[in-house]
Amino acid sequence: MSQRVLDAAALRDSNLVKVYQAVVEESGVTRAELASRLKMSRSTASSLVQTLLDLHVLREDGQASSKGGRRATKLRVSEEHWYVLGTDLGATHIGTALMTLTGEIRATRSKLMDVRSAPDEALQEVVQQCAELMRGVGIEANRVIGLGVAVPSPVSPLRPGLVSDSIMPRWAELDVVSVLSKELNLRVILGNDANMGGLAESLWGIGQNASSLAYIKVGTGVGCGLIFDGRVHEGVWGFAGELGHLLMKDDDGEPQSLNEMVGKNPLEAHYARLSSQLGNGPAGVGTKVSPALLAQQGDPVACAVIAEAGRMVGRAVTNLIHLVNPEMVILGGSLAMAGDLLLRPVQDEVHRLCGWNSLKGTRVSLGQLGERGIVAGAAGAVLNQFENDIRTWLEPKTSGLALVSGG
Amino acid sequence: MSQRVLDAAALRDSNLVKVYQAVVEESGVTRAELASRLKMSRSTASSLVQTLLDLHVLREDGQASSKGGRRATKLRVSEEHWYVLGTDLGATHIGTALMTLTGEIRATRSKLMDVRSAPDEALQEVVQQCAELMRGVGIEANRVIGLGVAVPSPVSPLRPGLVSDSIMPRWAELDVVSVLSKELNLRVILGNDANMGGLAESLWGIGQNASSLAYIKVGTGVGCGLIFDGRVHEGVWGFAGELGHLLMKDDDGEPQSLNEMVGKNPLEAHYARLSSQLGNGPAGVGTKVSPALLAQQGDPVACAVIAEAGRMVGRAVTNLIHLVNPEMVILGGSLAMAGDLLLRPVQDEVHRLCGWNSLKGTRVSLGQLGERGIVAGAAGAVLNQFENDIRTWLEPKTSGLALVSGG
DNA sequence: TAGACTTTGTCTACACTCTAGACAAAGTCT
DNA sequence: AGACTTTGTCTAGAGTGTAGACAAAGTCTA
Repeated sequence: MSQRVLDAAALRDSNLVKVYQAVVEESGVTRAELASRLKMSRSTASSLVQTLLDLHVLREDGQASSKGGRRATKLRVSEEHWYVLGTDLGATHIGTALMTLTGEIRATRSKLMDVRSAPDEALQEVVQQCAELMRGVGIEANRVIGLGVAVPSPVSPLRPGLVSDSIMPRWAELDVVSVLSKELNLRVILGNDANMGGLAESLWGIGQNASSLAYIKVGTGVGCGLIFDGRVHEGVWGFAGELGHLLMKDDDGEPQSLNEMVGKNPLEAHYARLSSQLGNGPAGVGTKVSPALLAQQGDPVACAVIAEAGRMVGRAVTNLIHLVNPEMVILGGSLAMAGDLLLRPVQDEVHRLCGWNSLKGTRVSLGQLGERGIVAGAAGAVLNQFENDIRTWLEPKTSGLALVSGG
Repeated sequence: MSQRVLDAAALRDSNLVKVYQAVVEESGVTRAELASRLKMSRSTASSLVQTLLDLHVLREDGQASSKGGRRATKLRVSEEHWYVLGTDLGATHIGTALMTLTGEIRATRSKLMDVRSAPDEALQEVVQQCAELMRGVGIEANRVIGLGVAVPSPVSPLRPGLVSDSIMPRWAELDVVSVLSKELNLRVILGNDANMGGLAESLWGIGQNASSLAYIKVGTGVGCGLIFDGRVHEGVWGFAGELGHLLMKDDDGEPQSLNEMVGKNPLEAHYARLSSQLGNGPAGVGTKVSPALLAQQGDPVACAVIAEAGRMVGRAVTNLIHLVNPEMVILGGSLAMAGDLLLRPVQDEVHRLCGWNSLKGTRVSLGQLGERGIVAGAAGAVLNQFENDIRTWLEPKTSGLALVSGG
């Protein structure tokens, strides 16, 4: 439980991190501003900044305008030396992005494939996408600080390298982290996709200023990532945020889970049923086009289906708000493509059902990052750990891989 | 967001805390063991321990048996010098306890009164109970490190001194923390009662070894305290864990909250209804004795009522487990006096409804501390903050009060 | 019982960190 | 042009933890 005692070196490491984070928070600060904000002497600020410059995680960027004296040098996070990779290992596709320390995506790769039933090919594809991306920008593996992998399954902190066997049976006992880290000679972090989507919105999206948020991913199923103070809340076994299993209905007899009501399949079934009831087959019958898209094109049946789903999600979100009281709730996943058609019913239901007046004011918004959120978040999970121990992370440049817990 | 940089003094403070916590965790450790466990030199261990001895938070306690050489001196948290106070400001009574740093209650005071409608008298009663307790053991205020106050209302971290106006209207705008800290010349921490009950179970009760837990307080209403890694999760506005407002039923029309189903009043109403249906009036009709007590005495109607309540709580707990995935769930509050009669239905329902096999194994138990849990937890909230910054907390012995955020 | 060995706790020289204050460089303002 | 301000670096100094030596206090074996 209790950590080891700190020595002078650890003190410096911890201060390096604080300076780095301050620059992340406010790009373009000067050494003098850092000194006053972090309450240290100007000499220390200079010294810490110099170390970070030598590590190539910061760079100088021109002069600030004078405040009545010598002009200060502006500091930014460097986007040229270090990179990070993020992979979205979805049920039916694999996508990877190469990202700078500042969160900008420099290049991407993507491929459709049956991930669930072919673990080995899937991992090989991940390796190939990563290798291509690294070659594409002409950098070697030792300029990439790590790879984050998002999977549509809980990831237990107790087994940080493995996918849960209950949702992807053929992946059981396959240690994704150790396979990938060996093949790529990179540090690898595995995590749930909704958690990583939430992390991305918290780092670079609409949740940037929120101290806590819940990210709801409505797609094949319903997942949810909880971010408290910039860190993912995983739960003891990685099952936190399993919104899809919330029990909603009780028209006497068995409760029904949210997944069984607003998941991809039940939604399409609902759409088909409503359409046939109306007699004439509207646009999307049998075509298996997603209700979200049809709704956006104005299909009234699809709109009704989405609205009903929104109400259900809203009710689940109400429960979520009462239990964890996040500063904001963000909607993502494929159903969020319906935009306001989904958002409004959720908001209305939350406002209607919240038991405390204050809670009615919980901000509910659409995500800003769209499809890219997941890969970005996967990379962000690596950045998050990197930022907490920069020097150690960067030190063993040649020695290579390390075992890292899930994100 | 980013904290201030650490200097040498802060480093030492942080290490003092780690040594103290290590002794809390394992009473009777020796300097040498501390050195090896916290990975510091024996000289540092000695020096840090000496400082803590001088501060009277640790004491030496005899010799350990030899391991083949000189016998080591055992170290324990001191129970004689410093004390802490905890108050339970319930709806109908006020109770206060004086506690040692080790969590032992040395003396208590208690009084029935209408807290809700008489804020000023209530606070005066708190002051008096605290003063009596301090006099009773012959110690002055400067030997008490602080007072924790538990209230049956959310406490917002944004307004750490105030009770929520929505549940106790007459307490609105009354700054409990500043009033009490001025009158008593103590540091005061205000917090929700379920949060503090959970903290107590986590520190000294059945949740001691759990990394995260949810404490469910079933009494007048249903509240819930979430403890992650030994810290209370309050939510942005202090509303986290509002289990009582979870929406349960949906026999078409409006959802109904848990409070409306298993709170004190609905439960007694349910009991009365069932009793009159059965014709002959059983033991407790009209007497307003709690169903929990009647059930324990074997009243079959009361048992049925409790079982039904347990199933409802179980359903709410299932939702809770899916959302935050705690290591264990602890049942407390007056309804928990029914013991297994309440516990079993909760466990059964959780096992029946959890969507993931792993989650079915979430431990659900009764609290170990009973009624004392709340006052103990209130004091524990103070200890928690104290332990995070011992030297600073103890330093301004004479200067006195400080403003502290809610716990 | 004597002597070798082990463990504990303290002490001292040392390396490292941040700080305070001096200093020069670079700019503004009158 | 001169006074003033701001920035960044440098140096001496105080405080921290460390390594290794040392004495104290045990155990174990011959």
